[in-house]
Amino acid sequence: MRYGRELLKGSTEPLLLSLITRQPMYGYQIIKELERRSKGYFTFREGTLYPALHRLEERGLIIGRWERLATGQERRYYHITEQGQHALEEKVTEWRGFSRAVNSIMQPESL
Amino acid sequence: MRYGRELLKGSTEPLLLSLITRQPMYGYQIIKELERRSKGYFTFREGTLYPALHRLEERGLIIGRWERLATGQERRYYHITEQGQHALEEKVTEWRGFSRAVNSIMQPESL
DNA sequence: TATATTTGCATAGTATTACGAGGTATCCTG
DNA sequence: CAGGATACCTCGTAATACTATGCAAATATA
Repeated sequence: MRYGRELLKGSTEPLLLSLITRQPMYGYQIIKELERRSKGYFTFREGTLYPALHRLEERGLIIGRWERLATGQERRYYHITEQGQHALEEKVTEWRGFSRAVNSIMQPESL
Repeated sequence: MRYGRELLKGSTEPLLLSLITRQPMYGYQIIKELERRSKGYFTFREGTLYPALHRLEERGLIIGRWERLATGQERRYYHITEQGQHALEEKVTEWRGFSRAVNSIMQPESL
């Protein structure tokens, strides 16, 4: 089942930081990685990804560096910053708390 | 830790339907119930709740009925519709899938 | 070789929605 | 009587996912 677009809001950034913290990645690669790791669930659009990356960079959580391949092609690799590390930890904690709270409403063990 | 406002987007409706499906409820009661069941995590604002209820009603997922108390005061009790039942099931399934997908990225057992 | 697909980045415009702020009114308690 | 809780509503703002569109190069396919 496809998910509603609103559901992703607020989760995009922790997702991106989660990937970039493991290794520097470029935009297109991130889209593919999200798809692969979620077993096809996430199929990020460019219009979602690139503005999100720009926001993260603007806030100093990641840094993008153009790198030229042997073929001459250029890619913009994003690296996580120390600030980004902290933000990631916060956001993951935040997501866990939120997720737990939603579940407490949606599948209450005890009313 | 407080959660970002964007995180709630897309989750509001399944939350509301989850409550209303158990018993008809009115707005103020819903706010209190969300707070109680989530152990203080959710503190919905009126500006979030009432428009959301109106949207759900407009889409035929719930029906609001004014009921007058013995004191003369009026409350608008929302009842779930059959359509709302189906929507709830879909949205809960959707949330589970989404939640699983997010976790698959945020805490990957295997890369 | 010509065409299509994939790779790779970017932005402008639109729709959705949570929230702050403000308004109205009643009830209960000290 | 004053203040808080109860109970509903709406307007404006901000945030952001997505569609559409554009550009360009590389690769695969017919």
